[in-house]
Amino acid sequence: MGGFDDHAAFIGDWVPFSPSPRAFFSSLLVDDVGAMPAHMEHTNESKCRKFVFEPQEHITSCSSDEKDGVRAVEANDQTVKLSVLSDQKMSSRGGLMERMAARSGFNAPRLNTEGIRPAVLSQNQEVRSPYLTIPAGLSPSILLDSSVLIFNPLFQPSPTTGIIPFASDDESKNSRLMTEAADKKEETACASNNSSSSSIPIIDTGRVNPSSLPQQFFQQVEVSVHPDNSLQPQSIEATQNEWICHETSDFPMLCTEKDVPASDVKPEARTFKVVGDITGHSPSLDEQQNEDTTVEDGYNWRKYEQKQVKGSEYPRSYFKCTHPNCPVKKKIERFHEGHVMKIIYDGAHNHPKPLPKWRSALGSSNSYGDLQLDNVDPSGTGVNGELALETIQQGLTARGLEWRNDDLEGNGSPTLHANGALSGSADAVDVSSTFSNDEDEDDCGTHGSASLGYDGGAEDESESKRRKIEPYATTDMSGTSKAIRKPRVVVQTTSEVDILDDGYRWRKYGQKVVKGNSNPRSYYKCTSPGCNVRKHVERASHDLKIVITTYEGKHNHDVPPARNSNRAKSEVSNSLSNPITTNAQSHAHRPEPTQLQSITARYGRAPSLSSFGPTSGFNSFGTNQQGLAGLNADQHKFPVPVHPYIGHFRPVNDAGFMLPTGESVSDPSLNYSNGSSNHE
DNA sequence: CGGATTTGACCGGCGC
DNA sequence: GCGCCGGTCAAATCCG
Repeated sequence: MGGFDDHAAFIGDWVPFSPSPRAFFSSLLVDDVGAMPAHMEHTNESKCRKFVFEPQEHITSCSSDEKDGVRAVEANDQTVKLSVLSDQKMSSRGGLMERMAARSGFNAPRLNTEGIRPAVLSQNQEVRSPYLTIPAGLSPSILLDSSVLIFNPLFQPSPTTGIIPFASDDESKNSRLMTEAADKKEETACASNNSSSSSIPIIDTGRVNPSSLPQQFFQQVEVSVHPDNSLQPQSIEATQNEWICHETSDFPMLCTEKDVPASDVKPEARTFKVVGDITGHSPSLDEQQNEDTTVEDGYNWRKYEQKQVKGSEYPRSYFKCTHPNCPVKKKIERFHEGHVMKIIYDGAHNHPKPLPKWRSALGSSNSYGDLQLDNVDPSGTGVNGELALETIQQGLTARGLEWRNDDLEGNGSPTLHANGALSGSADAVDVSSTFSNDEDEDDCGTHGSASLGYDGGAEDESESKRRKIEPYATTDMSGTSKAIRKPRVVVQTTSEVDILDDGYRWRKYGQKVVKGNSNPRSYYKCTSPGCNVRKHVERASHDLKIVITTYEGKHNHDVPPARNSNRAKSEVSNSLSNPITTNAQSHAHRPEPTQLQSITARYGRAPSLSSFGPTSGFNSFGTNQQGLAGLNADQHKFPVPVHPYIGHFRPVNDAGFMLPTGESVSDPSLNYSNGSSNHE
């Protein structure tokens, strides 16, 4: 390791915290990783980086240059002090409607209710206009002339429970859209359906003449109810496909119809959205999760996904109808500080609604937190002149969308109701204490199960597929049956940029926030044809300076020539000429820590080496194998400080990669690649 | 305009 | 059986 320190000293000057694992990785990935030293560890602490060979191999490289190391750390600290969630927070605010509109794919003109919004509300940025979106076919006039009214008081959930009681009066035959809060701790209020404070949000469609509704009426219904207070403005905006209703304090409901060319209407798109806010209570993540699972609409759903989506600090849950071959799905999303819950139904049930569930739920403790459309006149004839939203959907039935429950419910009451309980129940999922068997945990080198031995096969298969396709690969591991993973090389390094240039070109194909780490994980594939090596990169949750890169697979090709040679050269030159200055410049060019974090977080592009200009390389330096072993003149690489560790093994991979042996890392010929930029 | 990225949605294994 | 969750797909979007 002596050589290592020498190199490290060099690295310290200009690449204080991110020696490129390029050659190192390449060697690992291209060659038999098993040839790697099983364990190498440095005692220097200031600039240690770990190369973790999942599971048991754990390599830590450190710079011997404490001074530089400190500098590096200091520099990094600026980056470290990031507000991980700041961007998400910010993104979750403002323009909610716009975002939703954008997401919904329409630009419906909206009534500006700001002017009529009570001052108190105006001051509350958190308060957004609730809206009701009803599919095409229902004209504003119909709504206005009908009893499709959302009275403010009725939309007001209980101030204490946030519950909007469900009045299941079959007599009224009114379709109702209800939202109930789901604070199970305050169930007593749940039973209250007549309390003025716990009102029922109702969409009374009783006066709508179904005959006036176009066949393609229900493509989308999206209703949001804001619980904050009864003064919550609401109005409706209608489009060819949907209506958005905004309730205002002055008008029961204002509706506008989106001007959408009929040609734009896609009858196939059958989405029924119900957005109902439940309560002003901001549910915890646990609550949401629990809540999502408690949503009840009469059908049986299987939750198959829960994901954080852009613009929302709350996860969106995806459900599929459990009925065989039923294509219906629904999404439950909470946003705006959890004050609003949106339920989006997509598709048409091709089966009768299971009888008991929603019924029982309705009358039971499950009653709270319901979002419901009730008492629909399934006949569509509008008994009592009422038109339930459900009925409206009958127009879609002919096209395969069935929202009819008449066959199921004698009185045709059913419908859409979702227990959007904001339950703070004890059933809440503990999201903080549970870790999956995610490799990231292994990444830490604390444990592991797979050897580095290369299986050499199936790397083109996803892990899940491998588990499925290669059952034989499943072995008993510590008593538990666990599939053998594709060999992985986990590299933990310190860098301000997420992507470490390892000489290969990568294409990002996914990004996701995984449990236990608020920092998103980015997934990359090697862009070389036929090469199925993948890697994922993420920042350590406990230390934002740390970038954890996990490689999986084996390259079947050489390191591609680097691109952007001219610029890279220039950058290299600059960087080398005055590392410190460059460093400073780098910061000048770099996004602010928060920016960086924001960028690396879900919503922005990951900072790229190239995007950082001249300083790019300093965070992520790489040495392409050829550069190390034979140099590629086309590649512009820094006279890179090859990670000392690299010099300790000289694996020659199948693809012909040669890893550095004893050559000096400071050899100018060891170019620093400014990065493939593919993934950057 | 083509390639890269973003990001919502889906798949399927795993654990309870 | 169900929910969780990592991984992946792919359409939309971005960007050079």
